[in-house]
Amino acid sequence: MTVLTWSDDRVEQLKKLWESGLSASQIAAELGNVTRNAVIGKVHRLGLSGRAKSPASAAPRPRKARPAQHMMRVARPVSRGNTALAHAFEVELEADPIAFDNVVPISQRLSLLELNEATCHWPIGDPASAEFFFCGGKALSSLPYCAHHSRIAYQPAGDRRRQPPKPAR
DNA sequence: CCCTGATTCGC
DNA sequence: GCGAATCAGG
Repeated sequence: MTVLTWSDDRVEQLKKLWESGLSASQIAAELGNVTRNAVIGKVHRLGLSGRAKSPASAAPRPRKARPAQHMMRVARPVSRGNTALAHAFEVELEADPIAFDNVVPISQRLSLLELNEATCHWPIGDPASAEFFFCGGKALSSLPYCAHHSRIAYQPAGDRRRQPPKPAR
């Protein structure tokens, strides 16, 4: 049942994952049966190429000059990732507890028992602390995290990296 | 060298 | 329309 075309289903998933910030190769692995090139190609055809793109990619090509492409930089929080686990390995930075996670609205914060499939499971803070809570944001379908934390959670795709067949041409 | 996205172009 | 090949940058 190999699908040769992009079903609405897969396109939808593609959009969701792409907009959540996953890399093309990650999305490709997620969807299966497609290469990252296919994903990128589709993304462009859909016209949702630019998000917080890396300025690097916008480069002058010798083949066909491309007009201006505005580079945008997105400010990154100094602290990223699972701060809960971070505490286990490094001394707390009391001077700088300000991370993106602290921006999670209090009204949205959830305890363990309040989590469900529709809420973001991203742990925030020290699990041993009373301050500990889960993000609780709106989880992406089929993912345990909100768009922001999916981006972080899926960051390392160290394995499952496909090697494109490169004989000769 | 690993990765990233962007673009081109034959199919 | 599709995506491999290629490119260019981090």
